[in-house]
Amino acid sequence: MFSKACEYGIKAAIFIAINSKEGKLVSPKEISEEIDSPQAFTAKILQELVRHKIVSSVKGAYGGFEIDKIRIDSIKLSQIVKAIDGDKIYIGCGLGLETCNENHPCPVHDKFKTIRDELKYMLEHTSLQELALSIKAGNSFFKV
Amino acid sequence: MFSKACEYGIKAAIFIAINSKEGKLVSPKEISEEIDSPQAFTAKILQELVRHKIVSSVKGAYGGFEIDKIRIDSIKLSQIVKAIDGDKIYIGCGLGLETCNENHPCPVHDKFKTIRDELKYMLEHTSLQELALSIKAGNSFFKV
DNA sequence: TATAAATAGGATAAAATTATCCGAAATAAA
DNA sequence: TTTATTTCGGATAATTTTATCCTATTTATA
Repeated sequence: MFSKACEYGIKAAIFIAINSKEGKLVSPKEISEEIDSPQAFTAKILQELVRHKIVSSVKGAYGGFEIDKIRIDSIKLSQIVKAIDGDKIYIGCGLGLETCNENHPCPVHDKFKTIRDELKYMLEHTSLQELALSIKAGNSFFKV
Repeated sequence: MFSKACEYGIKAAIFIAINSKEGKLVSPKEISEEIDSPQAFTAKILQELVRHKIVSSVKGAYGGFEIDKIRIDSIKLSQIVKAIDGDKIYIGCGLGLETCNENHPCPVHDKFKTIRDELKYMLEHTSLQELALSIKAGNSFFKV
């Protein structure tokens, strides 16, 4: 569904959110250990999230990554997906046709439209806050 | 959503179905011109569909690809997707976790489950017949 | 101010996906 | 039986994605 980079990005953002709620900065090392991802690659993705102002970085000694507590509830999965994979997954044609649209649909256009719209709605209405809380409450997990 | 190979595979299968309804064999050349895909790559994908017994090939002079008329209605998109991309798109975890399941869910498990299930249902209930007819009726298109 | 710790970013490598090329095998028709 | 046509399949190349490595830059603290 999403690229590896995007999967890592989502997981990283959730983990940063959890820690930021406790006022704690986290490093790429801590993040990649927690979400089981390659460290250097994860660091690149974090830079991308910083560039898109989804997470913020504190450079230098005792630095790390964090997310402004006040914004954790307003950051939606859609922002992360869009930052890393773009929005083609819930905008583009199911068969990859540039020319496909409502008035000139591909054979699967209507079939996919419903699903893509739901995916879009879900991503736009799922916040880091919600996901961070489910982990903290022990209702969901990153690893075994 | 799907790989390029899978997009080509779906388009090719629809085009073959349309022609098979008229008892006509089609070549990789005709197919790739119609669906706007690289010919040699498309040929590889056709071989894969043949191996999975979704389309059948007639070798030698005056040969080509076809789909048994009687089966066009029973072949669903899910079979094509599964043959080319596998079923991870509507089975696997949204965050790529091997350990994710109903009893040990990842943070987005429930959110994705609904969508994946719908995608699965749609793919399993959309037949080549339906898609071929919509093209023949001029209600959908491959190209401009 | 010097040092250590941390992110930023460029260069490069590995792996997967997408794409091309060419000869072998099959087969219908001349 | 020969020829022309067509799929099959292996080898290879190009591109994209994933991943690693190394150095520069930043910055808190000693």
